Amino acid sequence: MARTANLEARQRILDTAHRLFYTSGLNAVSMDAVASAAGMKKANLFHYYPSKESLELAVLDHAAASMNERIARVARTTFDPIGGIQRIFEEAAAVMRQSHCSGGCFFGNLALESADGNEPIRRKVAEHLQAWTTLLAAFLERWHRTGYFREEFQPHVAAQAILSLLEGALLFSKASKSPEPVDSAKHLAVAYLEAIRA
Amino acid sequence: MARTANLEARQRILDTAHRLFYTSGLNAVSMDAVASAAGMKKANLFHYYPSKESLELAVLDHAAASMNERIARVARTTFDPIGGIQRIFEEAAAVMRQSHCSGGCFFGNLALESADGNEPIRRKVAEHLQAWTTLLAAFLERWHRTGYFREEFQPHVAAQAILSLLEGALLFSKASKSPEPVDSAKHLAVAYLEAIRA
DNA sequence: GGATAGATTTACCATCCGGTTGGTCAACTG
DNA sequence: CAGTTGACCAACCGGATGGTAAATCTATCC
Repeated sequence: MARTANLEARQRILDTAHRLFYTSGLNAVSMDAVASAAGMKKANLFHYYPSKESLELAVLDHAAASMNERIARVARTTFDPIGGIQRIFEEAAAVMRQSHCSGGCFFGNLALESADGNEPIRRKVAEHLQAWTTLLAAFLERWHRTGYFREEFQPHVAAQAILSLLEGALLFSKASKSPEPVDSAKHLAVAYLEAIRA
Repeated sequence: MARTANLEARQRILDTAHRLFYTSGLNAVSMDAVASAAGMKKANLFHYYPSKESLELAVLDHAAASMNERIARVARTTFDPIGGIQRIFEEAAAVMRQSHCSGGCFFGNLALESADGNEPIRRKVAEHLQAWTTLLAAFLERWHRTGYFREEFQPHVAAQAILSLLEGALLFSKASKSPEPVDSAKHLAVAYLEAIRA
C-alpha cells in the first residue's frame, strides 16, 4: 500500500478522536486512548498526526464542517425567523434528552476548556463561534429588511445574545443533568422575538 | 503550635487554590503548584487536605460562600427588578473588561470541566447553580406578586433563562476575548423584562 | 525538662503522558 | 530483482502527577 496516503485510517482517527474529545474534553483524552479506540498503536497515530495539537486542530475543523452542514440544512428548511430560532432550541433540547444531558455543545465545551491557556485551540473555537454568530445575524437581518421586526431591532446583538443563551442553557443542562434549562431558554428567546416583532 | 489546628494556613491554601483553580481549571493545577503558590511543600499540603478532591470540594464551598455574599449585597441595594438584572450584567461586563476577558464565572467553568466525568464536583456545582436560580426566581417572584409583571410571567423560567444567558455570554466573551457578548446579553435580558412588564 | 501532638520537610514511589527510536513488513516502482 | 515508501509496532525516555513514609522541628502542657 505504498504511495497512497491511507485516507480510511485518517478518517477513522478523526471520527474516533471527535467522539472521545466530545465526551471527555481535550486534556482528559490521551493519544494512547485515541489510538486504542481507533484500533492502532500510539506510535502509529503519531505517524498520521505529528502532535496531539495537530490532531486536535484537525478534529475541530472536521467537527465545524459537519456542524455547518447541520446549520445550513436548518436554515434551508425554515421559513419564519421565530420558528427557526424555536427549532434550534428544540433540536438542542432533543439532543440533550437523548444523551441524558451529557455532551452539550462541542465548541462551547472547548471554549471554556481552552480559552485561558491554549491559544491555538481558542482561536479556532472563537473563529467558528464568530462565524455562526454572523450566519445567524444575516438570517435575522434578511427578515428585518422585510419589515418583520420593529425598526430598533439589532440583528447582530440579537444573534450574539441568542447563541449565548443557547450555550449557557446547554451548560446549565449538562451541569444539572436536566433538560429544563434549554426549555426555559427557548421560552426567553421566543418571547423576546415576539415582543420585538413589528 | 500544638493542640490548635493552623487555621491561617488552611485559609491561605483555600485562597491560593481558589485563585489557581479559577484561572486554570481543576485538572490543569497540580497539588505541587498549589503548595508552591501557598509557600509550602506538597507533602505539607496533603497534611491539611488528604486528597486533591477534598481540596477541590473545600475550595468550591469557600467560593460559593463568597459568591453568596456578593449576591446578597446586590439584592439588598437594588430596588427595581429590571435595574437589578441590568446591574448583574453590568458588573459581569466590568469584571470581564478588567480581566481582559479571562476567567469568567468560576462555577460555569467548573460545570463544563467536571459535568461528564467528575460526579462529586458536578453535584456540588449543580447544587450552587440551583441555589442561585432559586434565589433569583424568588427575587422576581416578589416583584411579580406586586403586579410589576404581566400575569403570564414565570419567575422560575425567567430566572433559569437569565442565568443561562449570563453564563453563555461569559463563555462567549472568554472565547472571543471581547466583552461585547455580555453587553448583547444584557440588552436581551432587559428588553425581555421590559416587554413582559405590566 | 520530658512527653505530646501538630507542622514541616526530604526523599521517594507508581503511574501516566506526549513523544521518539529503531525497526519489521508488505506493496509498489523502475 | 533492488530500492523506495507507507503502515505499523514494541520498547523506551524524560517529565509531571497524586500520593506516601519517615524523620525532624516546634510549641505547649504537665
